[in-house]
Amino acid sequence: MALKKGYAAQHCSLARTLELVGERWTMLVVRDAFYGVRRFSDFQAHLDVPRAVLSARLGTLTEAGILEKRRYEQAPPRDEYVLTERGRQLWPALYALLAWGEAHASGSRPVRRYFLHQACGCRLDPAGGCPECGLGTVPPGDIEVHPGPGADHPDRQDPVSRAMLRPHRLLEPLDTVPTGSGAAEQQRNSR
Amino acid sequence: MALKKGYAAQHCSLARTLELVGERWTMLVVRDAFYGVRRFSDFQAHLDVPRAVLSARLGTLTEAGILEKRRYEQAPPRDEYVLTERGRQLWPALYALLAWGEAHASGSRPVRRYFLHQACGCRLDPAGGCPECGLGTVPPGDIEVHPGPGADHPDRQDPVSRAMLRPHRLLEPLDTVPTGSGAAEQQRNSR
DNA sequence: ACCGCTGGTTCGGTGAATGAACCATGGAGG
DNA sequence: CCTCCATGGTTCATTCACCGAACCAGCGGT
Repeated sequence: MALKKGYAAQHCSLARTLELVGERWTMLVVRDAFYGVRRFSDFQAHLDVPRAVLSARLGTLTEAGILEKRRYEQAPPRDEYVLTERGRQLWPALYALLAWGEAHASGSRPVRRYFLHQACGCRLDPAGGCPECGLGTVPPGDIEVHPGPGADHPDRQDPVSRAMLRPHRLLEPLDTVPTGSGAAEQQRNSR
Repeated sequence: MALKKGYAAQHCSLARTLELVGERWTMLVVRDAFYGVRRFSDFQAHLDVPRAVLSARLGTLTEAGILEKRRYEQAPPRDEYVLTERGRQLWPALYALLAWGEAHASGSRPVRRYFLHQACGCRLDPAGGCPECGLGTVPPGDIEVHPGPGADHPDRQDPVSRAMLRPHRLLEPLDTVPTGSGAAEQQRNSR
């Protein structure tokens, strides 16, 4: 958001937080990072955000220590952005916003995604805890995302959206190119 | 944020939430509402936000059912904005962002405010629960705000900031004009 | 030599945020 | 009656961030 003057004058933690993650698109980038999106083009395809803005947001988040830019391939230089520990600690805030939206801003639409505690398989409560295990906060690495009734939307047919239709663990890399059984590896190599 | 096109295309609860509360200044307005700020001029004095923007934000929040506009005085018509139940349910998200900022974006500054569970007097844990009572989430009405070491800042000497230096309960109206013991009522009448 | 993919940067146009000024209502004081 | 002040706004010119489209660079494949 870079509130040139307004926020800077505020000495509140919230204001400083919003200076980092309160800008347009930033939280959606972080959300996608939790869902396992890692590459520039995947963020771009899924969020449909102008590339310049995406570039700026990834830069800001990396500078703030929320994402880390890693070269995962040398031959053709390929980079990926992954959440740092600091970034992963944004999960409670992210989940709280998401849960509020589910309860108050969904307009009777069917639920799009379930969040399940991987250990016991039950749905997270609105506070992000596991009612079964008595955990107050389930860490994102122990959460599985499953598609709900409203998951498959006729718009959003890009590979990333389709990859998100399959159940997967938070933070684990999203497999963008899965055709049939076990074809992922072949595909990845053949590109 | 009114993401004209980008967010609208997203069918995610987070995107819809951010359309409401993700705009610049909006979360700070909500935070102040939790702290007990209710009047237009008090929001303006404390946040130092352009009046036009504040007007727009209060309008959006009222329309979204997060705040309610109430006439609290007829004679000279005076209005106040108070959180609705829907607005109060934003507390977990707000606290999570605040706690993250305290942990990761405070740059070794002394803590500005403590949040105490009113029933037992102990500080809230990072998840917004009470470690003593075993409560997963303490509702905002049961939370007391106390000034921390970094509370009194030489800037921000407006009446609202000074009022926030005194311990008070969340959601209860902030007493902006308290001079000495029990003088509040006299002051309010003499204006 | 040419094409395509990834990961960007650059650029002109548009819409939102900003700060300052102005306005309307309704006391209070003289 | 006239003026002053407080509250709660609105209007307006300027500035700034976002937008979409185009362009570019490194590398691989054919």
